[in-house]
Formats: sequence, C-alpha cells, structure tokens
Amino acid sequence: MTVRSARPEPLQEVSPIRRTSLSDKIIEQIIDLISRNVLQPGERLPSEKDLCKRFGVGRATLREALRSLAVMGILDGRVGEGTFVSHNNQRYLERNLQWGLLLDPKKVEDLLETRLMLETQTAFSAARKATPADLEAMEATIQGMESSVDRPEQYLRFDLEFHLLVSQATQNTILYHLVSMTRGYLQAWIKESLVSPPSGPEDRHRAQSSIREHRAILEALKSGRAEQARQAMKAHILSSSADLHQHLEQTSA
Amino acid sequence: MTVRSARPEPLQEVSPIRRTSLSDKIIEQIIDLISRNVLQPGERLPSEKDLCKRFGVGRATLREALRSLAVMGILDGRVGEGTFVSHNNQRYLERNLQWGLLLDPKKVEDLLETRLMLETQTAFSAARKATPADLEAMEATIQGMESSVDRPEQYLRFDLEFHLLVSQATQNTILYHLVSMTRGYLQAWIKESLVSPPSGPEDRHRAQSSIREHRAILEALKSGRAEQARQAMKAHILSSSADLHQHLEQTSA
DNA sequence: ATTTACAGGTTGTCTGACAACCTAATTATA
DNA sequence: TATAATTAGGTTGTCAGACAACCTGTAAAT
Repeated sequence: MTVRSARPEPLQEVSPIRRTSLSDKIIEQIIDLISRNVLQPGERLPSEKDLCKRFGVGRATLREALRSLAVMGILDGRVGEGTFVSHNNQRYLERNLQWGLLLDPKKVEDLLETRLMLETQTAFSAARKATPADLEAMEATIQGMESSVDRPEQYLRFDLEFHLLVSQATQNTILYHLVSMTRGYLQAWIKESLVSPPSGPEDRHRAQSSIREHRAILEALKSGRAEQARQAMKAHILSSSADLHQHLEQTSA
Repeated sequence: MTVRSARPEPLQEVSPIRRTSLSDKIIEQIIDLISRNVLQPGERLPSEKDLCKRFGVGRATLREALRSLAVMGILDGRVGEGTFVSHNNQRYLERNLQWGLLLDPKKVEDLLETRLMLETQTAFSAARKATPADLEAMEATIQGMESSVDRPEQYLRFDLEFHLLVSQATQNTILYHLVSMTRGYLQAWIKESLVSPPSGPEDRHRAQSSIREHRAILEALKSGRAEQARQAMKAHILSSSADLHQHLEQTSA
C-alpha cells in the first residue's frame, strides 16, 4: 500500500509539506545566527569538522550549505584559513542581481529606468532626513571627484560613494540595498564605457559637468528642498544614462 | 622564498586574482547555458552522474554548484526525479531578497516607504504603457474584489493581483519583481490584520472605499494621465498603510 | 637574527557507498 | 481482460574516508 492510494479525495487545506533538505535547515540556522549578531561580520566560523559535529551532519551536507551562503556573498571561504562571515553582507544583493542579470542580459533599459525611479525618490527622501554628518561625507566625495578627474577608476569610486551616501541618508536600509544593487551592476558597464576610450579632453569635460550636477544635488539636500533635490538627481541620472547609452551604441556598432 | 616577500612595494594595478573554485566555474557555465536558452525553463538536466562525467568533476563538487543554483531559485531538484530548470527563474530576485530580509530584520516602516515609492512610480509609468489587455485584466480584478467583500482571503488575492498587473504593465520586469517582493512580504502582515478581527461592518466599509480607490487608479490609467495615476496610487497606498499601522498597534497593545 | 623546513590545521575535491524516493515495466490477482 | 501489487532501475540526499593544495606558526638550521 502506498501513500498515494490512501488519498482518494483531494483535500483543500493539506499542509504545504515541503521536504526541507538538511542543507536548507543549516542555511536558515546560520543566517539566523548572523542576523542575531551571534556571528559578527569578519568573524571566523568553526572548522567544517567542528560544524559537522555540532549540526550532526556529514561534511558534504554542511559544505553544500556553506557554498550556497558563499555564492550569496554572506560567507567567505578562504582555503587553508577558514570560513568567515563577509564584512559586507550588505553587498550580497548586488552579487545576486549579477547572477540574475546574467540570466537575461537585455535588462539594461529596465535597470536604468529602475535606477532613475529609485534615486530620484531617495534624493527626495534624503533631503528631509540627511544629517550634517551625511552632508559632510557627500561633500568629501565630491572633492574626491574633483581631485581625480584624470583617474577614471578612482573617480568612479567617489561617484558611487556619493550615491550610496544619498540613499543611506534616507535611513531606509531597503532603499539603500536596492540602490546599491542597481548601481553595483551598472558599474561594470560604466567602467567599461569610461575605460575603453583613452581619457581625452571630452571625458574631462564630461567629468566636470558631472561634478556640477553632483554639487547641485548636494546644495538641494543641504537646503532641505526635497522637490529640488529630486529634480537635480533626475537631471543627473538622465544625462549620465544618456552617456552610457551613447557608449553602448558605439561599442555595438 | 614566498610570494609575499617578493612584493616589497605595493603595486597599484595588480591583477585582481581570485582563486575560482571548480564549483564557481560550473555555476557560471550552467547560468550561461540557461541564458543562451540551451537549457529552457522546465527542462530536466542530465543526471548528476552524467554531469560529473561531462564536467570532469567529482559529484560533491557538482552538487555544491547545483545546490547553490537551487537556493538561488534557478534550479529545482526533486528527489528521485531529477534536477530541473525553474520555470520562473524570474523569481530568483524575490527569493534572494527574502534571504536578505532574513539577514537583518527590516522594519515594516521601511517596507511601507519603499512600497509607496515603487508603486506610485509604477502607476505613473503604467499610465503610459498599459495595453487594453492590461486594463481589461485590472477591471476584472476589481470586479473580483466587489464580488468577494465578505471573503477576505479571496479579496486579498484580487487586491494583490491588481497591483501586480499595474507593475506588469510597465513592461519592466525588474520593477515587477520589486513590487511583487515588497507586496509579498507585506501580504503576511496584511492577511493577519484582516483575519484577526472577525469581519464586521467596518471592514466591509473599508473594503468598499478601497475598491473606490482602485477604480480611481484604473480610470487614471485608462485615460493615460500619468500624474493623476501617481496621485491616485499614492492616496490608496497611504490609506492602506494607515490601516495596517492601526491594526499593528492594536495587536501590539 | 634571519632564513629555512616542518607540522598541524583548513578548505577543495574525489571516490564509494547506502538510504529515500520516483517511474515504469512486470507480475500476480480478481 | 482489467486492476492491483511487486519489482527493478534510475535519481537525488546524505555520509564516511581519503588525498591534494594551501596557510600559519613554530622549530631548526644557517
């Protein structure tokens, strides 16, 4: 007699039984430990042998869980040293979107639209919530941009940092993650589009106007004018997106 | 002589060497296969033994890759049957955000703010892009709400469906996933807040005004007035959020 | 004192094995 | 013949042991 034959009529409210594998349970437990700060970022986990004994599972099972957490960017395994909690488990979202966009790479348009939407709104919200410390940090990144117009790599780091600071100023961690996610992925394209042609005078010109746009955003934030901040950010994103588009068409042509 | 002692002065442009594990390479290859549609959604992968031979790796290594793809929601392993490409690898975003939210428990406020931001913008965008078929489907969900004011469970399904249709009408899959993610998370709270008190006359009254709000959104979408659609959605989300807040405070008190 | 060599621990990978499970063909039964 | 039970083969889930590659700190050699 099988279980199947023992269920003649279909039940409506059957328990949503799901065979949860041992690895899944381990993943949940470890995530729980990290979220409760029992395991802190940078901390080393016990060795796999230890963990096997504690969880009461084989090493293969445990490793499947650890590997999964590693590709998510939550853990970081270093051969010969141990497994560590990633410093920036915040960043794991970017990583995963990266995997995801590899799945269908035609979403650049969608990404740009989403980014426009998110960042204009974060600018709006940040104008109301930004602390003096936030504004000061933004000021620093703009100065950083000014001092590195000829070093695209470094310039981009400051650029990214500025936008992250804006989203951080909203004090909404979800928004921060979403912005850093979209931004992190576009970064690859942006970098490529800036590096491919050797930095000429036009690039420097572009950098200068970009810095002006950032300053406009910062001024709006400082004065607390939310709508103005939104518009400034919108203008900046649009011109930046236009640049990216142009470069993309050039390379594809 | 170690490598360490051979690097007296810090190099700026060292190659960002990363020891890519075999599992990582397998993950990349499989994702590539899926993105190139060599492996289509729903399709079954060869057995693990087969894959081991093709990739030239041991089973443990292969399984770590498969498990990682499974927790991402890209693959779906069924014991005794095989491993399949997930029908909706679209869902990977929601899945990962889910893990992410487990990582650091966000506040409901953040979710509500994000939702307000996303949905007002999707309404704006949808007003410009919605097709007659989209509008027709939305009309149907509103009728569904009207016919189930006394069945909260069913009512909520229609409600959710409406909002998903709006975001779908933007034809931006990323936005769609983000909306469905925030919505899916709030759904648990919403359901609880509606089920806990037995449905009384006030609830029905609330449902009626909610339906009016949905109609207002739909009318704005039909007439293609983007700004009006945004305002209508904003009003709806705000009143809906206020309800949720009230219920939350009641239960916590 | 500096360098070298070594030992112990850790992750990465392989192999083989068994259990739980599903599918389908085969056999037994009414 | 038609239906039920059994069986066989394949598949994923898990375990155990082993070895390679690697890192770190310590002890030995220079």
